[in-house]
Amino acid sequence: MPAPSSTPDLAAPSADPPRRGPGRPRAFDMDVALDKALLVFRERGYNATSVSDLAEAMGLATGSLYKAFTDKRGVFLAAFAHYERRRRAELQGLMDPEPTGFGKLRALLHSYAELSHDREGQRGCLVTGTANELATLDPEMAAQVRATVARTEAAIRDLLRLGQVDGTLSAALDIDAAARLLLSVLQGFRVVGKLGRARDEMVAAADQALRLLA
Amino acid sequence: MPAPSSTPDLAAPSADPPRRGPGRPRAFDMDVALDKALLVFRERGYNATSVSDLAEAMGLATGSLYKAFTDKRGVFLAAFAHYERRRRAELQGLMDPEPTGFGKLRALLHSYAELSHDREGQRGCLVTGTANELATLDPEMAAQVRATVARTEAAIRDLLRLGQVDGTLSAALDIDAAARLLLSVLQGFRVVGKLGRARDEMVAAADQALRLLA
DNA sequence: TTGATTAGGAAATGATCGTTCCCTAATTTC
DNA sequence: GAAATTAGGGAACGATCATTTCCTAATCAA
Repeated sequence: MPAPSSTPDLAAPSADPPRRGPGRPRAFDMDVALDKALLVFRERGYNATSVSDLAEAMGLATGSLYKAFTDKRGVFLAAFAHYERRRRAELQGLMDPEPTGFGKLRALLHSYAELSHDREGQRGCLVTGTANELATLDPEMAAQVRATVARTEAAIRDLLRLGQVDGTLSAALDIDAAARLLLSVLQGFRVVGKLGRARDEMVAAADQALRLLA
Repeated sequence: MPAPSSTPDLAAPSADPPRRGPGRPRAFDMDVALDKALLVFRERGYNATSVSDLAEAMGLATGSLYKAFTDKRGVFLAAFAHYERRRRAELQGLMDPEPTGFGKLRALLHSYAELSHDREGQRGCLVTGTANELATLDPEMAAQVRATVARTEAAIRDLLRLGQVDGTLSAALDIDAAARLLLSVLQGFRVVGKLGRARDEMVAAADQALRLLA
């Protein structure tokens, strides 16, 4: 059981300029290290990942790891923030070029379908996995997941509204209910993808959803 | 419907008559014990559940637990089979009285919505949770989950076909894709329910899905 | 009644876990 | 330069984990 330590402030690796204070400079690239940690956490989940697993994957000694992240939990929280940042940017990049609500929704569903098949699908989603594994065990991590999921749900609502205004999505949709339903579809894709589906299967499911909503 | 599933050997507690062999008879009720184990595994997942957690919840000493189940893994596999048996019977009871494909589908979606809110939702689903936690780590457990999910998916296909025949579901549905989509919705409900949604929210999402499919 | 057999349970075991210690290395500040 | 400060890393520590051992209790077959 994880001790309820407060969130470390280490979650701004790539944002601000590389101002350097006193002391020996960090020898590893934080973004690269978090990418490695991310993979381990996605594949094994939080509890099945040992600090040795992390240290090995990140190329750090355990001592250095604790110096940089205070905790196993600290590594996880940093990796989670890193994952959400990356994923949000990726989705934004896919949806922004689409002018219509339907187009944005298609980009969203297809992106999840693409992440939910074969090897990448089996690697899983850190948000989905954490919701399942830690929602009832770690209130602070649960709050993180809830916030992330709430943002996604709100984005889907915006997108549905846009689609109704531009006429590319059915006017009969109950926005709130449909957004929650679509959120469930996305999370469900990630769960089903964990079991190893083919690309065609997932894309066809996404396309079926799109046909129902147009 | 696939009639006799090939359940593992440890999983026949309540099926056959209580034939008693030699030796001291078991002092605890297997079904009750597995119900308790189930709750712990659903709330904590496999890895975060210790054998002490199980022993305490089931009212057994660790030695007795190992005598009866050989392993922590053995307890889990038995609990998993127990869960699937219970859940399948429950769903059958809800769907059988419904004459139409739409009615059966409504019963299915509503049942998942009812399991995915508030406290019960936070307890989570053993199938969903295991898919997330163990699909990439334990091939045998992964096979169990895959088999369970495949049965559910096949049942959904049957139900969609029935609905198309009796005219209560849209004839435009691609059965395979729609079944996979609905499977994802069910799994997604369980994930979203882990984060603690209200009953109304989940039922409204289910009803929105039903409206799209009619 | 006796022997075989199985269940119940407390205590011990060895491994692994997360974490800390402590020393060395590299940098900024003065 | 020296002092202060931070990073890197290997070894050690206590706790907890899954599992085994060993003894007692209860049943069946004879």
